[in-house]
Amino acid sequence: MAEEQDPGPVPSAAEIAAAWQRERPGTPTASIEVVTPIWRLAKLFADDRARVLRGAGIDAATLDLLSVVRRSGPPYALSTRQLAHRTLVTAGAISQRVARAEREGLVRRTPGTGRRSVLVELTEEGHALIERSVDAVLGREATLVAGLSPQERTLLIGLLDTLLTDVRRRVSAPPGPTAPGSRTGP
Amino acid sequence: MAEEQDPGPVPSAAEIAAAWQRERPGTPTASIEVVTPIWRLAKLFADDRARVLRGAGIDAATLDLLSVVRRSGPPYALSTRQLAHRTLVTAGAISQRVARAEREGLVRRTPGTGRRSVLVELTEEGHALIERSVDAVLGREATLVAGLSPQERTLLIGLLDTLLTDVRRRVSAPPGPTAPGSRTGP
DNA sequence: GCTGCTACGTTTAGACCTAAACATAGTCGA
DNA sequence: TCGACTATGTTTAGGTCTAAACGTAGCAGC
Repeated sequence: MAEEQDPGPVPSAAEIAAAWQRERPGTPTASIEVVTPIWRLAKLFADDRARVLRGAGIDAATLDLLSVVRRSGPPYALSTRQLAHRTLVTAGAISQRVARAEREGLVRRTPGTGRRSVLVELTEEGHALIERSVDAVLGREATLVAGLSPQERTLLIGLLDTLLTDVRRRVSAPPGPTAPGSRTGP
Repeated sequence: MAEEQDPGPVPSAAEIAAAWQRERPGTPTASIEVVTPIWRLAKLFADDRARVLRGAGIDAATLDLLSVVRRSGPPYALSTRQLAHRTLVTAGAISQRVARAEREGLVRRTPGTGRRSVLVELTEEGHALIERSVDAVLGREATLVAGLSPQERTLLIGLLDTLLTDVRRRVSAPPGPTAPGSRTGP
């Protein structure tokens, strides 16, 4: 072996807050222990999902697209606008996602009835692919969160819901999509 | 006005799970109500932070970089390897982030003492910028999570920590960085 | 019938990231 | 000392996203 290898564990949220207090007493670190674990969990879930999907021949963006259409029920068709709204990305991103999925034969664009809107609808192949993928992804995620007891689970869901409602209300700016990537926080 | 405007609220995690059960009875939806709010909160926090930082003339990636170095304490210098480890991104991303920050005069690359490693250290200007930005970002985030009572806050932090530890243990694959973007889930 | 107005979808430019290929430099054993 | 190996950091290719500019298409008032 060469030399200094293991950089040790990634500092916990509590350690990050403590470091700021040590370096800059008075820094408002109250939010760190809430926000940081949420980011890290989101990243762990996203990374793990990407790994699971890689084997299934589909990526997370396409899974999102097909999922939303599939669970909207028959006739398995939504407008671009609805897709953008429900997947929390911009209309431009949807346009590109649909183009990719269309190129792979997973969806079909049809003119919306009487409107100028465009309906995105599942092809036979797209329907089959999402049917195959959903159970794999959700089953895997179920095992990831299986460590929580039923009580803990219920409690956590309630608290997350409270926080989500609250943050949504306080974020004045349009809830549209903005920042990419994952962050580790200050 | 033209026509159909408001596409309604984004479906809640509970509604998404219910939709799957309606469309595909037996789908393992147990994880949705835990994972989805975590992703949405992460996205809300990231978007809001991006907006706050836009006014401060710095982006989230650079804030991450400067923050990690700043809170490591004197002499405010870390190796590329440590930076990659602590910010949860690849070494290539760090290389690019450092290059950008260096171009803006916020950091300086110096050869590590006796090692072949490269130390990234804050310049006067970088130090001043992070000093100005941290309070703004953390202060803003403190108000976002201020809706939780002290009891709720403590409870939530504990549950998130439990879940994080648990998920980390179950994710067998290397915890390295992989998936970009934010997802809304199946 | 025109003329603005608004909503919607697509296209383009630019930003950032991952993965993988490279380039280097210490380390260790024969 | 030589050579394989390992750790580090940088570069490059490719991908996805946002933001903003465009292009249309219905609608409303005159």
